[in-house]
Amino acid sequence: MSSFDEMDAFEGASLSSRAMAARGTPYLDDLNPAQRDAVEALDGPVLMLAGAGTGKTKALTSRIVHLLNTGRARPNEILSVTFTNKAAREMKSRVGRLLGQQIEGMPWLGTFHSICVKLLRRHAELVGLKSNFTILDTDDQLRLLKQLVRAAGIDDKRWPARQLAGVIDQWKNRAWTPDAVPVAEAGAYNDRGVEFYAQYQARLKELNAVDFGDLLLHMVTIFQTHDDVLEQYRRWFRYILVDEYQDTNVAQYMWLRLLAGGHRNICCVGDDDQSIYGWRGAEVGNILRFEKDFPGAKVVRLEQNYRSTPHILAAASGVIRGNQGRLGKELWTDAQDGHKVRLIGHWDGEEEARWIGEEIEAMQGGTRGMRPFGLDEIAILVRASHQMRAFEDRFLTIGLPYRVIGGPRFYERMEIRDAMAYFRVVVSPADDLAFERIVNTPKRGLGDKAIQTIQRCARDNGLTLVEGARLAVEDKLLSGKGAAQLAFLLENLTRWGRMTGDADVDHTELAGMILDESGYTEMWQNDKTPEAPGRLENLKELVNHLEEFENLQGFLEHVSLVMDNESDESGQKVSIMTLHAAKGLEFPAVFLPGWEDGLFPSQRSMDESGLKGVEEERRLAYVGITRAEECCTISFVSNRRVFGQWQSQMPGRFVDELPEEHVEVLTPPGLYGGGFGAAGMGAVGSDLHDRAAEANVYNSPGWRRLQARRDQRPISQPSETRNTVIDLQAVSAHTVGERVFHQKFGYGRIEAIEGDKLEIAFEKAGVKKVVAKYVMAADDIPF
DNA sequence: AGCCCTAAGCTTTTT
DNA sequence: GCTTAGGGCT
Repeated sequence: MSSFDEMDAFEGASLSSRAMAARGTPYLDDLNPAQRDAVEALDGPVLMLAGAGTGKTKALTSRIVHLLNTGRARPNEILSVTFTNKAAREMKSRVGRLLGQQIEGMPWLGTFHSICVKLLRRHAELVGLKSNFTILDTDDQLRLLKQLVRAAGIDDKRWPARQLAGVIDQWKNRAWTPDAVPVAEAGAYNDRGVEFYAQYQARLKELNAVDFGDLLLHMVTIFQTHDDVLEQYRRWFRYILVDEYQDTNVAQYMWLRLLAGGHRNICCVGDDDQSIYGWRGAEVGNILRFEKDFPGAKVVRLEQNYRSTPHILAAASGVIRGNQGRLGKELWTDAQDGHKVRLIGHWDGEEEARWIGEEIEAMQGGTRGMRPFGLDEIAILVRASHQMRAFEDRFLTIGLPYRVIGGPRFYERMEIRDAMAYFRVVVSPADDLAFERIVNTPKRGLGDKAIQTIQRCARDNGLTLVEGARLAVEDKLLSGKGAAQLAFLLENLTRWGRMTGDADVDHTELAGMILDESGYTEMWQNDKTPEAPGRLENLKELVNHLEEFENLQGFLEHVSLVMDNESDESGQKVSIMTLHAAKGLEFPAVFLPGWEDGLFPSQRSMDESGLKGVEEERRLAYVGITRAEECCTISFVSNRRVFGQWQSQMPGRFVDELPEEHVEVLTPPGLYGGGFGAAGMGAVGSDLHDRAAEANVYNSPGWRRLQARRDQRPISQPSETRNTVIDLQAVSAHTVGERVFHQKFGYGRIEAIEGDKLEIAFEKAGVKKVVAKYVMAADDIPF
């Protein structure tokens, strides 16, 4: 199947290198000396240290074009790896633009994982798999592990499968197969980690499945044990380029080193100061030791920044200077002037959100000597996603348009995974995990007992679950409604399976048919929860996506790796996202809220990884500041609710590390004239760099008394908005059926009340869940 | 088999 | 404080 189509890429070069060489090199004139240096050093190992905003992608894509242009390689002989599909897409389109033509043949420009899938499908048998193996996502992985753990009679309450999954992941990140896990790790998961790891791998092989980590691990194993295969690819991939090298884990690093081992034509681009994925196995060490691994490597530093103003760069540099063991880079810019980084403290998270909301509204018209900013030029970058809610709540009330970037991905949604499971079982009836997922979805009267019977039946006879289920039906091991429905499902599965091979049946139609005839669509149509319409919408979208693929198999192969959540909603909106999600992006104005000890830097990071953890957090701070082009506003609060408990917060250490001369301390207008806030603000305004003084304020008896009082009832700062809302709420407790008004969604009728959340059918905006205090009875509207 | 209640947990996230 | 998963109950 398609694994062989893919290999065509090896054969036909779609672009004649001679034709390319005939053209000039205008793309080189566009580069600064450092970039040009990096682009022109085509042979041998090159490490490109590219600071934030220094034109890294430009250099990388120019390098590809230069390789083609000088005739050193054909498009299909260049291996370029990225971490995300988005980055891969971006590179592809930029290479195309530089060449001035669409290139069909850059088959090896992609993510580590997508490239490994291609390779592994070709060589699957070398690790005991068939080339049509399925790729499990983390959910499948977890369910599988849970089964193993329970089968071993282990209390999965005390030893959560989740923890085991984490351990195995880390081992795979380090390219350790079960027999290669070092003795020092033997204590993992109650001394039985290695044992379960081995079992898990065996089970995956039985299922003809791999998890994400396996894609890399298996390829490393194959390269290590089959010289002929490795040699073949060393010849094919004449030049290797790696983006975001600081994010590679050990397995990826070994994979690269094996492939580059012959010709050593490898160019790694990265920034040690932007390594923020250590917690999921990335090794900054990989970039720090590049010169040792590739002696004679040329190291090029891109330090001229085209993004930010001098103050912003200086602030970022000031913070990152606190890290040990950097490769050392100092960003500079030709840009003049600009605003200092702004720093402001607030009473609590809500106050912070309110201030930022007001500031954004003011910024649209131009404020504090700055130019007007459009909403889509503004981003709020948070450390942890739970910080987002305060902003969403606030922006919803004041009607400020925003978009949240990140969040649950399309293919992680329940309905999408269910639908995919149906497709999986139809395409490969041996997919036990998928069958398990859908056998009783929608409800077919098959409970735990029935499923156990099927499993026993399958295991005892060495059958797959589908076959086992069929046997169980034939042998009348199941009774009543469940048995009849199961028989019907099995019949359907067989029928649909036949249709996948039928050229007359369009696969898009087939997909729709599967969802309809299985009763899955109906299940959501009958569902009265407010999410149901959205889920049906998603299912429709899924089926639409199918059109882009040849058949169901093709779709399933790609979807787990490639389908992402690009929301195409456009328009003027403020972006809200995590700092991690912001890497690689830039915005004219950036807000960085929540710079408090324990939140940012995160307590857990410091507890688990000590100094290393703090350093990674510091890099995150660096990433955050360097996202800003013109205006960067950092804030922290005195009080924050952490897991429901009110806690007094100290400004995080990175606040102190901001170089004073590049910072302007703002005081929110009209607040803190006195009262509780004044203590906190005093510390901020006057003694920013004197932690002792701050500590005194926060530890004073008065402060602690205040804390004690606040624990009973959080004190709200008086504010006009809030008073209005509270008053209205006092006079109108809501009732179902009541006609109400919401500032953003307009008029609607209350459908249901759940605690302080109301489900409202709005006349224009549809059914939404809204917090009660943002809604007023239509009759009470004061105008 | 389905509903309700309690308990635990709880960054960051790609593939 | 909020969500979610699993156990226990009907």
